[in-house]
Amino acid sequence: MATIEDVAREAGVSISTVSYALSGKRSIKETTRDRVLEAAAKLGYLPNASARTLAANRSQIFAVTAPLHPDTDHSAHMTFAMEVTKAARDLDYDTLLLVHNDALEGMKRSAATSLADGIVVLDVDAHDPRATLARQLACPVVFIGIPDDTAGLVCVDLDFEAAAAMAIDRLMAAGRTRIGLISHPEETLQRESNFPLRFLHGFERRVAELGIEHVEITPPTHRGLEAVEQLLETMPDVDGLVLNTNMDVASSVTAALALHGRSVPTDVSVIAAGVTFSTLRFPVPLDTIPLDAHASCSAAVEMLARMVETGATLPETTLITPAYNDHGSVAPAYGHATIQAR
Amino acid sequence: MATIEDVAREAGVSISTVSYALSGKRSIKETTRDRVLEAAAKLGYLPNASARTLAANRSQIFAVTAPLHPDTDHSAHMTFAMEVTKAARDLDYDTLLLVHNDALEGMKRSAATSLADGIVVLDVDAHDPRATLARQLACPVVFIGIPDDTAGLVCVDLDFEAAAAMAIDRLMAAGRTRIGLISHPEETLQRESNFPLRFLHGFERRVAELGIEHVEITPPTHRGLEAVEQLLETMPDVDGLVLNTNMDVASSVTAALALHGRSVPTDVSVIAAGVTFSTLRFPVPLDTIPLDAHASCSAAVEMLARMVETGATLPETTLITPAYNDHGSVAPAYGHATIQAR
DNA sequence: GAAATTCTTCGAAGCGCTTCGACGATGGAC
DNA sequence: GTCCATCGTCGAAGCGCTTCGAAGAATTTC
Repeated sequence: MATIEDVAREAGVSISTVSYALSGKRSIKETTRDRVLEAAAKLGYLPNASARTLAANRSQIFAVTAPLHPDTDHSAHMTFAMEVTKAARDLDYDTLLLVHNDALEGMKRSAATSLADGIVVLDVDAHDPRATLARQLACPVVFIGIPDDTAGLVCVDLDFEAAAAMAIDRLMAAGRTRIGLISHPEETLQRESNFPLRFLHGFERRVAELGIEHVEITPPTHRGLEAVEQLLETMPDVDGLVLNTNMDVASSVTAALALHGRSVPTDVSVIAAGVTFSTLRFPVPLDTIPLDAHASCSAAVEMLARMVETGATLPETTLITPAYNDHGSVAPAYGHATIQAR
Repeated sequence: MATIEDVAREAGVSISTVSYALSGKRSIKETTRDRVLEAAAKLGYLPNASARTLAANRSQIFAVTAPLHPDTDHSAHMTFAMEVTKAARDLDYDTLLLVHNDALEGMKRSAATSLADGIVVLDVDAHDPRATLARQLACPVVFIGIPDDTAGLVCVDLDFEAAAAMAIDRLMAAGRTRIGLISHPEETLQRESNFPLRFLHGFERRVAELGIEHVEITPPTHRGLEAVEQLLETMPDVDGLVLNTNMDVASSVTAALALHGRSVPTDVSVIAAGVTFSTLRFPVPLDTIPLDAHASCSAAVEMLARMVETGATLPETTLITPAYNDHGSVAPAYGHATIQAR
């Protein structure tokens, strides 16, 4: 491992000149800089991480706490962890993985030892103990997800309320006026993250604003068939359906509707909103308003970097504007002229 | 952040005494040590990571390269990453996550900057470029998985050949003498990791040793039904079946057999071997010889720590002895007295 | 009781880097 | 030609820790 001293000797300059030439923090004559760069390249020099950290008081490392509950969706989880890591690399940070049973300890440790410059919190619960800890830590923390009490925290998440409204507006635009919502089971609603509730509120507010006929189903289980049957019982003439469910439910909804003589998108138009999975491999792909890991993670990491580098104090909550992916599961109602030009 | 100097002052001793009292690398009078420990606890002292790293030339960090191919099983992947992290924490190491497009660069960087003390390589391909790189790096590297050329590397994996033999022996012990193997599709066999091939070899060797009637199916697709049909065509009277497949195939095999009038375990006894998934939620749970992430990762991390700490040179390949999980999918053949006492 | 050991503790030298202050050189202003 | 700014570079002081060598105290040995 070449050191900065080797580079200085090779280039015939002092150590500090090498440092400034490489960091650009002071102006160095161009010919000198070139000589330094050349020497560094020749020796394959990379600055020692700990020495740099010690001197600059910055580790270029973010810690990521990714708890793994028994019912965690590993796939979604991995996606978020990876997206955080990628986004961090883009800003020249590495990511340290903190596992569940070590989450609190890990956060304290990485902050107290200056191991990490900042912390990203994934899979946030309504009453997340990591929120309490974050308030005490001197180290910047960003939450991907929103706990009940956001006081003093910095949180990023999809704007679930806007996503719900967007789903309704799309169905409306297609002339769908009797709209159903299949949400998460009651138990999921209570426990954990509050995003299903935020989605629900958004849905209710929008239907109220527009005065739309609607019905909400919070099925007893994670099974699509039962949810659909419950829906059709309550509202037999439903013609628009919003899904804020897991993948199992969403993937079976089309078949369940078919069993009862309804086809997608003609009889019932369907949108899956606030979901992490892709519907492209479904028998009938569904339009989605995705919970986009990339968007959330990039935003969160960028904010964290800003906090670390500028000491900025950021707003408590940042909501990400939802996007719409059209896969053909929404069609104009019979006799309805679509608003959009084709 | 309290420093070691604060602790020294608080305890009324010198800095080096604090260091030795905390590390135990030299004997310190008990009363003095107690005073130091007390002072450290009172101040909530934790040694600064980079200072410690710089001085001791050891970061207590392992890098983990976890590539994410389009066809990667996220779930299995996350499990391995998490298990590595847990095992590392048990030995007082943290883990840095290196993502795919940054794998080679990341390995170089974490080695060259002394960011990491060692590297764990996950999801190893037959011709993995990371193997080539590992040979050039001064930094210890352990592979979880086995590339074609293991020269100069340290690799850990399940003993797939032994797993295949174990499956056959179990079926034999139950009086099953006409044994089928459903393996991975041909294309998977060629590409990627060589474990399906190792499994195949183990299978072939064992059936040859025992002179058993057998048939091997490498289905054209990842579909259970077709594989079973191909199997029954070749060997209509099959009474023992070994699966070295993905979860989709394994979960549908029982139903496919039923379609052709065979029941599990009576007509055909089935074992899923070298698999990462659980069969407990299958309609009929299957006996498994698991590819145990925990076992592989602990072994790998322990070896890596040993290499880092003692500079030991370890054997190229470490094979993990397979274990057997009985879930009732193997039953004695009609008229066959089981060997084991019950 | 002096010499030889052993036990405890301390001081200081780094580890490799960043960064501040300073110094000589260069050039423009007058 | 002198005075000031500016530019380009250097030296040195840390950052907080580990660890080596050594010094003094305590204990043992004969």
